[in-house]
Amino acid sequence: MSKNQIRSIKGTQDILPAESLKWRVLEKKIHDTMELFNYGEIRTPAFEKTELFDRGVGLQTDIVTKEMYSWIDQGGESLTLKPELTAPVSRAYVQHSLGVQKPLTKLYYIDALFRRERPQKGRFRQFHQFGVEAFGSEHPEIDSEIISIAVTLFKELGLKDISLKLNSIGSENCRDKYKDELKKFLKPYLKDLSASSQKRFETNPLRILDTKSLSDIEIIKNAPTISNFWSNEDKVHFDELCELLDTLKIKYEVDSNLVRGLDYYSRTTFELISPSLGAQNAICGGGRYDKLVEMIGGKPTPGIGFAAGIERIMMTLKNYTDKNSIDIYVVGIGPKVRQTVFALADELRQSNLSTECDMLRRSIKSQLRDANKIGAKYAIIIGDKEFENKLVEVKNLNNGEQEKVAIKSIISHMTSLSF
RNA sequence: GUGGGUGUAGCUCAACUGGUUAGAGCACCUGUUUGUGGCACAGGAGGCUGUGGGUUCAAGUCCCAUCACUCACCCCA
Repeated sequence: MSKNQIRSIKGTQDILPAESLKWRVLEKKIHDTMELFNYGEIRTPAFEKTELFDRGVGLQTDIVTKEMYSWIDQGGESLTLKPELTAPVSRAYVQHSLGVQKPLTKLYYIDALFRRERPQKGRFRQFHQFGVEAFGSEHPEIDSEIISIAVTLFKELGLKDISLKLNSIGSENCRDKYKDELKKFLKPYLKDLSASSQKRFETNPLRILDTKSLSDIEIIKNAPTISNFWSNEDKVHFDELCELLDTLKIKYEVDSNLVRGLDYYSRTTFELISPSLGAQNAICGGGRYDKLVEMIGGKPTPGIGFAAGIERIMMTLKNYTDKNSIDIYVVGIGPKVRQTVFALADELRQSNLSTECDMLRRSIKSQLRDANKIGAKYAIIIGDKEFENKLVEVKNLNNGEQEKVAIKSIISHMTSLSF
């Protein structure tokens, strides 16, 4: 490694051809699934006004306080590379008045996001999410559809050992009441809590429920449960959602400690967990955000969605071993036939046959070796002899059989073969 | 931001307690067949041992720093 070599930014990665094939398989599955559920794809800009995230995600969240790539542009405006997509998608929903055209708007995206965190397994500074957002319904039917999409997709992908955790953090005012009660309960234990939980006691007490400290977990066991603070409507909403999931035969585990980190969540929260991912085992997380649209200046509109980490999904998928193969390799021998080789390769491609030929002026042997290596099914060999006689050699590289074909009928001959 | 682990060829890894010219497999290139791939065999190319200091007669090996990668914490997908 030379010392003046320029390397990629920490936490970013190049997706090389061997790997990108796998990405395309996944992306296609996603597009197909979303078509089944009748969601439209949305693509938003890579950067937004910083204010969108301040208001949408929440000023005291980790994302906004320490993870955003922000800068002041030449016009004096603070801009930010998007660290999540619910806020930008909601912004687009409001900006284009999508809610006016339809009572229910169903959107999805596959996109790159940026967060300045220390990379580790399943965590990157530029990473990708597949996400779904539905605006306009507060009813549990849409909650169950959203969850069903995630479950369906992961089933499609053949992922096993994925478990669904479900909770409701209630609507806003009951959550405030719960927060107070939780703090009241925790106060006597405050000095026994882990350092990070002590900090969260002030900033975001709900997150203490999510702690990994074993001693904290002991204390929390006896803490009040949020379900006791639900309003009657919250309870009905949650119960109906559970019934719908039962109808769809979707298995879930109610986890009253499942609290999502971003400010905009209310009521339903859920997470899909894969045990094979190490510490970052959440493959998909989502929930309801009934206040978000008005927080960013739209008319009050309920919404729900999820985001799934593409890289994390990718890690749980088996590697695809299919090496890409091509149909034909045109082998040329000597300088006289170079133009013929190029013209023929071009015609074959126009006939929709994937074709390769030598660019390095290599020997016939090297060219055939290369043809074999890249998995060509046929080789067409043209040398001086063939050039003179207007006959080319067509070699089947699977069985080694070789035949002479008149050059003027080579295209129709090749297109008639089965690949 | 904090802590642990690891840095030797493109990749995966060797090199006994410091000791001559740092090796192997895979991959790559060329030949064995001067116009025919795979298999086999033969050969070749490819390294400032991450970088910079230090200890020593002698450092890939020990010490310090630094950078990178990696795992974990915080938090999240």
